[in-house]
Amino acid sequence: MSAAPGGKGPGTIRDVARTRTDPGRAAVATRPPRLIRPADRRQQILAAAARLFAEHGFEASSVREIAAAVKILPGSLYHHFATKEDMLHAIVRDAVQRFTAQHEALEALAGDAEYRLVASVIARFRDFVDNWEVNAILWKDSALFRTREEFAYVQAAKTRSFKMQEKILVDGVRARLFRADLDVYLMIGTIARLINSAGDWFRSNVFFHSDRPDAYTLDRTVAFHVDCVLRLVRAPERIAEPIDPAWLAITG
Amino acid sequence: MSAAPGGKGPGTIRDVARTRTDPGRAAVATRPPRLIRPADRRQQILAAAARLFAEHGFEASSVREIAAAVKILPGSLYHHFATKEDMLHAIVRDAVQRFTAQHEALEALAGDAEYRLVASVIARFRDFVDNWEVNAILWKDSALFRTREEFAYVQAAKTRSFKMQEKILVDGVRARLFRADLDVYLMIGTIARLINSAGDWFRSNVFFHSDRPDAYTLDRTVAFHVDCVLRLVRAPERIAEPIDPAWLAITG
DNA sequence: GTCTATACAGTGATAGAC
DNA sequence: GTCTATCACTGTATAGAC
Repeated sequence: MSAAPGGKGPGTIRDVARTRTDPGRAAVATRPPRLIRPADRRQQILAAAARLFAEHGFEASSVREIAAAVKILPGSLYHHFATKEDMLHAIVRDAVQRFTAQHEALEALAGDAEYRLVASVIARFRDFVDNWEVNAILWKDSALFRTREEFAYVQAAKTRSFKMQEKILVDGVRARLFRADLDVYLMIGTIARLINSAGDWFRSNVFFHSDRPDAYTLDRTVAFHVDCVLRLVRAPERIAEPIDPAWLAITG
Repeated sequence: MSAAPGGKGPGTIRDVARTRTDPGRAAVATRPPRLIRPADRRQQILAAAARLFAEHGFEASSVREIAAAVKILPGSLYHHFATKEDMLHAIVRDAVQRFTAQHEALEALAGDAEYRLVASVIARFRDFVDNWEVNAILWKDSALFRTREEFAYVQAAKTRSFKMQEKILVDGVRARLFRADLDVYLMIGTIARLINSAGDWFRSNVFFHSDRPDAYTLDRTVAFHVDCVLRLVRAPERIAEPIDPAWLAITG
């Protein structure tokens, strides 16, 4: 049986899944509150831009569309952002900060490799659903972030994520929780693609075909994918071991 | 042990993986051959368009770029195609025909559910790599094909693919080759996303991080993913069963 | 902070000469 | 079958009034 900590305190899956950043916190703290803060408008624009970028891609989205979405004229956008690309930077920087916070929470997590793997899968899936727009952008327009030097910090975050996953998988193999013949390199990518594409599917619940309108809840879908990942990595003799239900009950 | 047919004749994985369509065959057969057939120029344009659509998306690709790629002037493209969208239709119709041929070959395949599942995974992965451009388009611009009615035939092909996969998985569960608790609906999508995203990764061998420049051959990568899929679906007591190496030796 | 007005390059597509 | 020339429109971005 895979070992996990008590379930309370600062080292549980729950804490990782709840990891959030708090943008604009400093500004609010140092100034008296206003009825309409300027940051709101900016965030409103970013939200609209993120949605369009996620749905049509960055290149295919126009500033006219973004402006229309926030009921403003195109020219007025340039009071808030210098270029369209600056909007993309603002959007993905938020996400990169969130990823960093998640990584730190995961690395501080007590428990064995399997517990940490489950925690990372759940955190990743939930983040994808909670922040679908930016995750879809990073996922679908990944060529853009790979190619352009201005977005090197995105790749850096992905590398950190890779290293963390590598440590988890290697630890698991050493502890004989995971298969001895596990190809860690291929498996890290496979799990990442599995979770990302599943999160994307879950959000745009369309799938291949139109029939079968069943309601797959978030918890059920997360449990399914945790089960998938464990089947891929677990040592054969542990394949049928149940998963601690407490690990999955993190809907908050 | 999972049962498969002899290995020769018209019912092997090899035949499915080799499924191809032969566009322009009829035209060539009924006319005397020329030094430069008009179909060549058309195919040349389609190839360039497919590449650009795959790399930047349909919307973000311009007819000027396509024209430049085939060293022609933008206006001349409209002698071959009425609209940019017509080019996309020509590209995806080819792929849909190929999918249909693959489905028929798979449905005509002798052997049990596991053998057919392995065949479908291999065929799909290899098709994704062999015809990367159109598969990437269908994969990355999937929202376009889902939304627009003119592309309903693409969705129809995906539905046929879903039904076929459903039959394979249900057959496998009935035959007790696969897990009794298998969620067929979720698993079909999971396998499809796993293979598609893996094919995309394999082609643009970049991954998350820049280190580790190992050479993963096509055969090795296919074997890895076949193994993954079988781990996801197999009954627990069959999890460690070896895969017939002959099933994988289809590089032809 | 948003507006009006606009610059100017790029977009898909067309007409007719060669 | 390709070219030249051009259309109407949309693309990002800017300047200055309010």
